[in-house]
Amino acid sequence: MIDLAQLRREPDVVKAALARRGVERETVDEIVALDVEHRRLLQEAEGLRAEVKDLSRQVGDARRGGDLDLAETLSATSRSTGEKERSASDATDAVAARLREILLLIPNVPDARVPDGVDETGNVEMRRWWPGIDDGAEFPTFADHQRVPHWDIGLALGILDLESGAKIAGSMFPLYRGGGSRLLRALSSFSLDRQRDAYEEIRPPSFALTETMMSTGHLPKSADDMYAIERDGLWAIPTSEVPLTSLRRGEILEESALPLRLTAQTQCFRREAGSAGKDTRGVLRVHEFEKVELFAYCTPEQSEEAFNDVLTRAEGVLRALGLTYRLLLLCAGDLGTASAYTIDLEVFSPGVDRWLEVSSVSWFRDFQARRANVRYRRADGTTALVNTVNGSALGWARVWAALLETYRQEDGTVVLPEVLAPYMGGDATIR
RNA sequence: GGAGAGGUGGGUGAGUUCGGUUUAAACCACAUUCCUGCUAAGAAUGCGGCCUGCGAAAGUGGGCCCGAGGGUUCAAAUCCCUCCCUCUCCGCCA
Repeated sequence: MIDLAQLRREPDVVKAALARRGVERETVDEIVALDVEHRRLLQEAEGLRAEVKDLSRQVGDARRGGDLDLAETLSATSRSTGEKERSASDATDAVAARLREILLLIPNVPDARVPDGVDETGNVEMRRWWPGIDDGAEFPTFADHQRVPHWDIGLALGILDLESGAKIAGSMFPLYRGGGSRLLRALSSFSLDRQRDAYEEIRPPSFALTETMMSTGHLPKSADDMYAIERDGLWAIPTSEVPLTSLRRGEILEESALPLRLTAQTQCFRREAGSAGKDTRGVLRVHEFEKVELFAYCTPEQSEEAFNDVLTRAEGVLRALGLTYRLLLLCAGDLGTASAYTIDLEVFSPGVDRWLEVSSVSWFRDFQARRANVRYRRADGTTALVNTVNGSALGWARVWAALLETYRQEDGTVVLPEVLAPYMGGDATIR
């Protein structure tokens, strides 16, 4: 949720910033008007409410004093004032509801560093990394045996069984076998262990209440992108960002506890509505995948450092795995609803010959904290909303694909980096 | 899933029988100050959150919050309804 106080202070600045994200100025004007109207009605209702409270007190005094006639007169006055109060309150609530309805659909104000653009074509590539780059190596030229798409490798080695996955749950629900399954398990453990020095490991629920989904900004806007279990009022989480953001929902944290860094590996569920048939071969786009997330609650002052730490760690995993990747600075039009600033990490997949998004590192400023009501107490005793930051390290399905292709040998086997061996029972070769 | 007990401010905990003299007592913890003086004790004061009015600010006025949401009433922590959570026992179960 955007900051209404800021909107009152500098409406033109907010309007201009939101216009870059496609929010019409008239919509913002309506918010301002509703806000003014809401506060006017609120004052009226509260004034009447105060009158009723005062009269009720007098009724009590009169009755104790034995003056029943006076008590009855005061009661009658209070009753009619109460009726006025009720209608004023109803009007106030109606405006508040309308205001909230609009506000929940307004995206975050983009940071000044975010480039203009209406969709992914407006994103800006920041830099690329590949093994040996620090020693002057050129961008890798992948050999023919690496130019085989992962779905062919997976089939040949018997480690990816899309047919069985489809039989069980439908298309885009992959099923991994043997070394393929072992590799996925290894990746999560490998990444989680790397974060132990600064991030607490969490195992959250895979489902969340509507209220929880509201906090991150996934609802009400993206309901169609998520799986719902209507009977129980639950949603399948699309990322562990959802449960982690609500872990301290409604709490006031001590400033000394910040930044509070968390990491979690969860299943992630996405309906991918509207993207059927688009880039869906193999595991390029799936309904269920595993992902390790890095997350931090922090003060505004700490947010830049917290963001950079997440980005550095996400990059660190890709580097440790020896994969080629690039950083994209998302433009205003491609930014997620809740984000003010996002950098995507894309791994290069030699077999598919494409860059695949495997992480999205985002700074939400206080947008999610306002929805989730997560605050902290400053040294001077006042409270303020925290900032939230998160990023994947990493989304495994696509990393899995890039690993198979990058490390495929001429004989068809896959020899993975030695760092994974301890997590795969001592043997990092898939044959 | 069934039965019972319970959810009050940072913590403990009173108030709920019979709605109004409590706009939530008391204690603990915490903060500041004072006294004393040394690894302790005592005293005073303060002690939440959210929304909102006035004010340049310091400040000051109003409203809301006793698990959540409704209802009754001039008036609800207190009465009624629905739901959630915790604990105990039973049932079921990886």
